Amino acid sequence: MGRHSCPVKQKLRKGLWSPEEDEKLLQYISRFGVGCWSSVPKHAAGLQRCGKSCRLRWINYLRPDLKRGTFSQQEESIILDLHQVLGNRWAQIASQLPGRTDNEIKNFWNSCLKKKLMKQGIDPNTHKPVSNNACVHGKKMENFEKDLDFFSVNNGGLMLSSSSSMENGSTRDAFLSKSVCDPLFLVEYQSGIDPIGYNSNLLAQHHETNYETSLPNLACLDHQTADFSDHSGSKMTTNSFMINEGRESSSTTNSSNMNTSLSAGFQPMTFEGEMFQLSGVDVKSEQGCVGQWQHDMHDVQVNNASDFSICPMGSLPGEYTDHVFHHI
DNA sequence: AAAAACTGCAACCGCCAGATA
DNA sequence: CTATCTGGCGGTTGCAGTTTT
Repeated sequence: MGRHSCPVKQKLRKGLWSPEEDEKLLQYISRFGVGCWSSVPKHAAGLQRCGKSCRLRWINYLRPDLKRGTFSQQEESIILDLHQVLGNRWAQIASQLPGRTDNEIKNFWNSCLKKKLMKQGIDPNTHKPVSNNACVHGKKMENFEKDLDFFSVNNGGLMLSSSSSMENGSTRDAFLSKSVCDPLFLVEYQSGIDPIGYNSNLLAQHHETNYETSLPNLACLDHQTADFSDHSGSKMTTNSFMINEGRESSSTTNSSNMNTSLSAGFQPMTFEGEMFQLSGVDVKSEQGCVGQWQHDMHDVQVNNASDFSICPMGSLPGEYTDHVFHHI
């Protein structure tokens, strides 16, 4: 029995919630707000449910911002992409899909997407063709990091890009395998969580309007180190960065979740299109705007930039300074 | 028409980590 | 430092509705 099981002192109901119970919980929440679930049974008159059950009911059903209904094609592909990187981290996946709960996504995955992939001969755990799985496991973490040439941010989802050292697919395999198996994988995807349980990052916001122009979730690369290479595959050892998570500054909108700046000490460099597929993003240094990513743009040259930020297009220089890339 | 099998989904269980006493 | 509480998470279960036999 887990420590967190519902207490049995009081006779508490289990099973499906009745409309009356929903009403009582809603009344409680409208009066006391969300939080301190353990006190709900005390304060919500006549509601004989444990706090944990109340929390779940609120998050999965009563919350006003839930979308419900069938998943769109777009949502489906987001889930597939994210699952490829994150594995069964449903809460983190849900944080990228506004209005969807982890439970909902988990159910959708287990009842639908998993079968779909298997039908296509793809292993739902590795996202690889079923016959190709054997070599993946057992590759050491150090090797991944060594071999990991760069990340690609594509449609808001983290992807590995192909490069010379990935030609045989081993690094990618290892990466994907690791992401599924290791709960402390080097990429932390989530950038922030709002008080009602999921974040309000840019992907979420732009998703509703124009997915193609959403900013990459660079915040997800926080506290991690990665080696980058140029497009030809030769290693650019001077271009390794520590990418730190930023915090939303009070003067900016939610989009500051995505602010990123790179700090001193690296050579002028080119970000290849396959590395970051960004759009609607300005690249600013202290000198002002030094570049701009547009949809399908392949190269952005950043010259003499000792410090620059990746910001929403049209924002002011220096407005976004939250995320700092440290050259190692 | 009835029983069996299947499916989707809401809810529960047990573990973990962080906060607090 | 330890014990306890609490929120959060992923895995699993069980029920109700639907489809198939």
